[in-house]
Amino acid sequence: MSEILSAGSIEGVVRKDVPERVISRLPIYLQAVETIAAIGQTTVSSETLAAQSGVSPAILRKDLSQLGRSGRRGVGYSAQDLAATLRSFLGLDRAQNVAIIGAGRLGSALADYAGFQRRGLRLTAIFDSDEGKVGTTIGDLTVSAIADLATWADPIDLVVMAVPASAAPAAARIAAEAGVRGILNFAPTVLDTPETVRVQQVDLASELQVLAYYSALETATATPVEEHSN
Amino acid sequence: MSEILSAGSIEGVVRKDVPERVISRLPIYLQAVETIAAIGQTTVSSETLAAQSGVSPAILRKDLSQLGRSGRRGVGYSAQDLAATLRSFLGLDRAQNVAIIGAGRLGSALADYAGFQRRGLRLTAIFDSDEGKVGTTIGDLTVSAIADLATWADPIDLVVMAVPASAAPAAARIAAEAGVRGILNFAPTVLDTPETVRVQQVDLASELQVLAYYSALETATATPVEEHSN
DNA sequence: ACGTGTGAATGGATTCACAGCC
DNA sequence: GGCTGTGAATCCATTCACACGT
Repeated sequence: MSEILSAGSIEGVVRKDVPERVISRLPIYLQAVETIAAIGQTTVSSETLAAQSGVSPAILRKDLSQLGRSGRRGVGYSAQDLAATLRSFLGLDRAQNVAIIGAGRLGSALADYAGFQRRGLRLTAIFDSDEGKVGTTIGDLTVSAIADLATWADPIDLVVMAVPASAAPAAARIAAEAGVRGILNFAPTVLDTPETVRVQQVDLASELQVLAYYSALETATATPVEEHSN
Repeated sequence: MSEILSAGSIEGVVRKDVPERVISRLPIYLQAVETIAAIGQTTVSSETLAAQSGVSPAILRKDLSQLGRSGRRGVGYSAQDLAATLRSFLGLDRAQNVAIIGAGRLGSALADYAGFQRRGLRLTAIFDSDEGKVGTTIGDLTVSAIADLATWADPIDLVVMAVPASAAPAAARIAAEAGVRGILNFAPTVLDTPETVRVQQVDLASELQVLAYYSALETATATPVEEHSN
């Protein structure tokens, strides 16, 4: 039934309708296969790669089969080819321009942190609304006024939002108007943006609270009765 | 299969077997209902709360019904009661002790960032393996040697791991041995820990790469042939 | 013989729609 | 009349198991 539903073809890679769940695992596979390639391994089996990625071999094969066939039966996947396919599929072969909004402690930390460049992303600007911070430098970037984002010369694809919750909606609106395509939001606020802008939420407290639940759960169950676990 | 999945009762709140998906949404509801309560609203409907949380009303009702009934038909949910129920269910009524491992830029930023205290979490320690950093202060905490974690007096429930990928596995092992129950891992590495330690992964690059996919997808479908903008 | 690719089967999660209570 | 709580239906995701290429 599912023929090709939506198809933009871009540099030879056909993008079918792939569920978000699958997409969100691809960067992990990419990370894993890159480390494997770095060790000098030329091929890798679904079993090994799945273990490195923390998923089951079956789901890894099913996921990868959706990007067009990339493995060889009886052999495995070519590490080089698979990495290239994943990068291409994720749209990383021409580096995405990333800007950070918020030059506070978190923003500056994120600017350093993570091999942006090594992972197909190019950090091109940092913005802040605080006049005092504009003009200071972080790494090799100069902080710009957030108002300048609207008329920024080099088009910005993605934004990392590292501002307080109160400032986030306004910043998001400016970003959306500037044609930004995605926002990674560290502020604990649901941003409502136009359809064209995708928002990915990262909330430190929420994630810790999930862990807190399991922590408290274990404490509670550990005490009462012995549990015949396997 | 396993029938007694888990049933620890803790301060009156019965913890049934609730799927992880549901658990991961509860902190968002909590955040939303707290802001609503802060404005002085005393009750809230599933429709409003769902909109604030970015989910459908149906799923919100189903989620909340799993914590025992807490809403009134024809009226909605009491903001105060619901917040209390959620906090209790998540194990936040006695604050969880949180430690940060890694006193680099990210670690120090995270130490400031987020109203830990206000959200049921108590940041009690920061560790680093760098001798040079031990003894320095961040906020009102003094950085300790990571070796001290093993014999730390005040038991630590959760750890935020803000170290380079190469240092993460060793740090995780120390944390696990110290009886830590959960790790929020900012390093792009799959940590394999004993059953007792839950790991939640936060990978900046992966999340951006997911956004990159949709960014490139839009670009491809929106401008089929022409590619040079600006 | 090995390991991918994939239909079929299973298992969950979300949505629907309405009964039941305020 | 309004809004929750919840079975039933639908939709989606994962696992199984094996045919097929190398």
